[in-house]
Amino acid sequence: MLDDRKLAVLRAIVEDYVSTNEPVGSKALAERHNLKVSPATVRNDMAALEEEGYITQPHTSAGRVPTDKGYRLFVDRLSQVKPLSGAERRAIETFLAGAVDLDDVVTRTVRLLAQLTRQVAVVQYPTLTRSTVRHVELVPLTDRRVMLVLITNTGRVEQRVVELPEVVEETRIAHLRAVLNACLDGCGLSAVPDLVADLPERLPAEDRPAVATILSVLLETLVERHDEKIVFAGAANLAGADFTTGLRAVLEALEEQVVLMRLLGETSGDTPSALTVRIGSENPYLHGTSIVATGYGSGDNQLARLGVLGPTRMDYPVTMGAVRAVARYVSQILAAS
Amino acid sequence: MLDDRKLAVLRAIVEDYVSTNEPVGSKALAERHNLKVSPATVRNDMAALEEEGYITQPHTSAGRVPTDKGYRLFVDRLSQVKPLSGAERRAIETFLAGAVDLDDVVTRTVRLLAQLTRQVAVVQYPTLTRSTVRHVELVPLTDRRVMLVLITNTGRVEQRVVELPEVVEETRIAHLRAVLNACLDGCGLSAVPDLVADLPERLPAEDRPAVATILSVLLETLVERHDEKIVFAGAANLAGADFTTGLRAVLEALEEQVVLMRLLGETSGDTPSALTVRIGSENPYLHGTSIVATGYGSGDNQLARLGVLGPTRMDYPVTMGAVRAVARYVSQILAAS
DNA sequence: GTCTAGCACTCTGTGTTCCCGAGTGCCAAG
DNA sequence: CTTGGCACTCGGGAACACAGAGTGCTAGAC
Repeated sequence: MLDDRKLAVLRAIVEDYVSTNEPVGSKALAERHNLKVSPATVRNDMAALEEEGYITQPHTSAGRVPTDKGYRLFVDRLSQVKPLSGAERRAIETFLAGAVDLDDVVTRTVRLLAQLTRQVAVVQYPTLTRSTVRHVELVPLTDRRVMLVLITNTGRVEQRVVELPEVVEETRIAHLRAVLNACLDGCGLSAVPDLVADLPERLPAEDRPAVATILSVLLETLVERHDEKIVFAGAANLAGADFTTGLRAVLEALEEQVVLMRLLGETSGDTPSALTVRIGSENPYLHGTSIVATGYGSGDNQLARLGVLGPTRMDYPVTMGAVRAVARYVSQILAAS
Repeated sequence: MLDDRKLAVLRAIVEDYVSTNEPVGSKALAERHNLKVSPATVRNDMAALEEEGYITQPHTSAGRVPTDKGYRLFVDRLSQVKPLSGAERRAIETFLAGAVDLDDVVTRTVRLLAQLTRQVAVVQYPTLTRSTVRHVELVPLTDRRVMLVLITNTGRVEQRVVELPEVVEETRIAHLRAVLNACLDGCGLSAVPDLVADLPERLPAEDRPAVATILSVLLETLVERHDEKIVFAGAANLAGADFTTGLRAVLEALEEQVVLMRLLGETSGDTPSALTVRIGSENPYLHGTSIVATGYGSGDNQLARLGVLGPTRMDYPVTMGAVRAVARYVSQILAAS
């Protein structure tokens, strides 16, 4: 049905349209890409492509524009991820290497990605699930309040103020801290609920109410903070682009953690580190935008996702190359720390 | 020079223009606001106001539009801050009360403010300067690495990974932690540099390289993280507005901490909690936008600033009311924790 | 002296018409 | 199957006219 030349025509249409932002006609096509055939022939092919739904014309007698289905075919079969230049690679490396803590890594990553792709970059904080407890700290604030600080091996720090049901002396707090650390140090976060289940029973009765309160906050922290936090950068890159769904809708989605989460997508079971591309109407909520995302994290333990959001009319090969490269470097950095 | 009626005309022009976004003419003015005079008289007053530079006309024979100078006069002398409704107050209270930690307070505040004003809200993290050390924690990561965690009384947590110049045993780390806490607990952050100055000398010579490294990171943290962090929300509210300087420039400024910092402005020495309003060209960098900001923090010790950024054509009384109210509530919350 | 009414003038924005050109689809010939 | 030719169709820009809103000015009223 679709012979090689028709595919070549589709590829040419996508490339031209992406770079010029104007419907591309048969004549210009035959000229720019040396297809060795006449415009008339190209027209026939275009008619076939349109018949199949890969391209469409905005109005009679305008050039053709790829449809979502056309972009999909282009991404799947007609293009290959474009590797970054050496200079870009070095820039990434030095820029990320300067990060001082996890927050900084994430912030730098998202900015880097935004600048590299000239789109909006989105980075999910590494999830806690597979990380392990490095340290638990209880800091007395007043006699009825302590601050619970949880430090993980990925360098993430969670903090919560706990209101105690009764006054607890500092020495007992200190003891509790020692017990907690003895119990949890080095354990995977997912194991924490089981490990602390019988903790109250192993302590003096008088401590139990306080311990129960602290533990409930601890568990809450594990569940709630799971992998909710997402940041973005590069909103300024949206200024030029035109979205069918409206700029406002895109900006709103960016500020809604939940929506952003859905857009970034779940790690696809078997190959979480594979690049995911969602084109236009394939997206939940935000039709008219495309998303290029991938998982990142050190090899075997996948941590979270990052990606780029932009207009459907984007340069997929370049964007995919940047996303993949950044994900790799960040994974390295995280593995090293 | 400017009698009462002329001022009333200016006020009416500002109010009408803000609500309609269209140049306002003499006839409509005389009708809507019952000025008890004819359009012709209004025209004379308008001519005077234009002469003085308070209003201008986009082109001959269009209505008048306030200039920056006009808005300035309006804000300073013709309007009064509009208090929030009871429902709004209650909404703020309950929404902010649910915050679990400092991050959460800031995040909730910025979203609240954005929603309330339908503009872009900007909140600076409470500065460390006047807060005190609650606890210093050293967590061994590997034998050459420790994580330094600094917890302040405002609930802020700073973390840094420190590379040690040599292997240090855990027991010595623990000892060092005890010394650090004994030395710093409860002290103002600004006093820290002095307090730790002679610390290396008071410890065994073998520990000194490690201590020096850790202290230098600690001091670095104090200086660098000072009050740099700023967050914003409500970028979606920019979608409709038109900025003379261009949407892109505004979005770029929002993502540049430094610029944002400058825009939010320094606390004006004597009355830091006063509302600051910068109108249009009074702004550094971002002409064509206005900023309503104020300091917040508990009474005597001023912590940081928050505010709202929007088009020059904004409803100042309402915006000022919202900013002031939110600042007060946040100050309360922070004082209580 | 201040306000008002009337009037001529000046624009902008909108709707209409017209035309050019890019691009198409189809057909017949190579 | 490809190509050249040809008639057809729209979109978009230029030219134009026109209504409407708003102004400035001047002369008269209070």
